[in-house]
Amino acid sequence: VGAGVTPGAAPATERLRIGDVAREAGVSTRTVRYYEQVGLLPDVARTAGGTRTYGRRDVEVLVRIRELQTLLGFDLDQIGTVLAAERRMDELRAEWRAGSSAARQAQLLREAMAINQRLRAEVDAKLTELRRFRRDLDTKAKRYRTVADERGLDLGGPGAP
Amino acid sequence: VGAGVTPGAAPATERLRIGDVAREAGVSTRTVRYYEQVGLLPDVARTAGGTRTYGRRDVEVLVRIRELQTLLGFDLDQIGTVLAAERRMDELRAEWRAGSSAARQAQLLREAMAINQRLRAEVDAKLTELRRFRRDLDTKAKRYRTVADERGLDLGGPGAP
DNA sequence: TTGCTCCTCACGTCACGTGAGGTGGC
DNA sequence: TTGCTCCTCACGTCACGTGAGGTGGC
Repeated sequence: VGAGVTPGAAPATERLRIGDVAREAGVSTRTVRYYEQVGLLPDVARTAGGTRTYGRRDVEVLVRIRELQTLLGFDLDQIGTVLAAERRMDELRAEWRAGSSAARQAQLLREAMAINQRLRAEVDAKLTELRRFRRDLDTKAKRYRTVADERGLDLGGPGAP
Repeated sequence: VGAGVTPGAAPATERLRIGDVAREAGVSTRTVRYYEQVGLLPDVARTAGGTRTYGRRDVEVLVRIRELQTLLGFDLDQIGTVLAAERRMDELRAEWRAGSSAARQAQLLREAMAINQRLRAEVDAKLTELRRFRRDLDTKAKRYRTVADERGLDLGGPGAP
């Protein structure tokens, strides 16, 4: 039973525990459990003893959640929307041969593309803001050096007593 | 008494109420009061009736707090450190003629430059991450279009029934 | 059998949001 | 005098952090 699953190289059944996925994704185990609780990490499998087990895919989801949080400042609700669309895109790959209607597939694609475009817009806005912020920092740094020069202050270079 | 303050054009005594500074900085009045409570906005003046009054400088501080929060993800404690250093730089401008020692001035400058450098490093790291994130989004967008093409899906352009 | 990791409450924290009830200023 | 804004509690929320006390798996 289930002998012909993924004839690839790596073991498809590689199971990780919560400490492993947390470490690889750079979050706490508490965070992983919390994401499951609020629905961002659904269908987490368990061993007979109750220990949660995860796959490689879950690590990617965790990393993605963190990116959307720290890079774009989304809350977990907005992140859920993004993840849902991406999950549906994965399903679409399966449904392709399963034979869902072309109209349904086009619908899912439109949705994914809309979200993709929204994300790109947000990233571009963030990039613009960050570049301006960076320029302001440069200006300040230059001003500091000018002041030090004008007042003849010794800032103590690396190697001068 | 106090007749010769700032011989410039604009009224130096322009006083704003909490709703004004909040609106201009793009935050809530609750947020402004909270920042005062945790020490990010010290020495807020009051009218006889108890109404808080602010100056132009306070708006700038609020904007700066928001930048450090949303752009770099700092918590209010870290932001306090940054603001403190910048406040000391402002004082340095005053102390210049007040005659603080050169050693003291050099000390303040070093501190400000160190923080400036740290901020620049963080901004650069963020920029790198965001650019990679942006590339990933582009790759995905391209893949979506390819899939739509291969499967001959009609995504319904803007103006086609 | 001994550690280390896992489990479930459950209270704490940070950065505010959101009324509740009352006073102030153009 | 009428609105609108301001004030101070104070409880609620989001996204977790942090033990407390107990069980599981190499």
